[in-house]
Amino acid sequence: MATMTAAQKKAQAKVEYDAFIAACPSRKLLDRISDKWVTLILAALGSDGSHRTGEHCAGSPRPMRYSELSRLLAGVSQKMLTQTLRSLERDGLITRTATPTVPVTVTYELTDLGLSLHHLMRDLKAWAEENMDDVLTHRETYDTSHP
Amino acid sequence: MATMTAAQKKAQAKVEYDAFIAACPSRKLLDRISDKWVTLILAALGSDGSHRTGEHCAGSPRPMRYSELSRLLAGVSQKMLTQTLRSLERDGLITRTATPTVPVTVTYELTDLGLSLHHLMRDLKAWAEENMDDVLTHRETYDTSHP
DNA sequence: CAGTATCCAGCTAGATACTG
DNA sequence: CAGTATCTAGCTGGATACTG
Repeated sequence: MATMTAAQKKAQAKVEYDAFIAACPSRKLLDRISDKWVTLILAALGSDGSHRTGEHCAGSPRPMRYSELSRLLAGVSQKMLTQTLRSLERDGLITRTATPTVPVTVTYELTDLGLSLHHLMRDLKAWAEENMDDVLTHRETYDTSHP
Repeated sequence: MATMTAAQKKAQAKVEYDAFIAACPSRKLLDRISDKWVTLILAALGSDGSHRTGEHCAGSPRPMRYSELSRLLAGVSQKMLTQTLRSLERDGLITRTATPTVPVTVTYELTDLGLSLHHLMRDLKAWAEENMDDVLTHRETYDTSHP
């Protein structure tokens, strides 16, 4: 058969894609996922509502509603939230489920693929929070010593 | 003494910063590090020249020259490379060393702080490369089923 | 070699208004 | 509730030219 299984394709990927090369599609993918809202949405999905106490609940990601996300990601515009959710859905990282209640209920949930990226994003978000002071200190030092 | 040690500050950070909050400085930091060139530069520093075979050499990051970086990160403009390197230096993630040879030799090297982020970035780049095919397949499916 | 400086096209993302 | 649609200010980043 000419068709390859997903597993076979994936096995090839490791040697074929290199994000250091400008023309490589993985470079575009890296650019996509290197995005503030992607990071925050993926970090949010999979946490429970009280994210401060839910640092280690990544094992069972909970679906979240549109409005929940928009509340949790303070400051996100409707446009960016919807846009980012669409692109994540298109890329197979999350699923969108619309329940025909009145009014309609829409939930977003991580796929397995999304979950694998979720872990990286959570680490990234945690890194930013944990090292904020260090970075701030370095900036002060740099700024005072550079006329 | 009124001054806090860096360790004390860091201990506080865990509870004080939350990137889900728009006004939190860690949100800005997350936005900074969620950048294509930051990801690629940090992924590059710490690898050896033949990055394809150097997947597990993160233990001893090797300094790299400006020209090396610009060659490795195919397609980066001088402006973006310099700009990104400056911001990484300012944030204390890399150090810049100018050796007064003729012509001048400049090397960039990860700091300990930078190294900790390097590991995350390497994983992110690897994720993009490994799951490229999966994502591509999902996109095709999505596009054909969405008129 | 390793930058700096300048210009500008184009994309991003926020604000705003409207809807099934 | 969960979007869609439109407009636009302004920031990003690429191209280009010049330098210690």
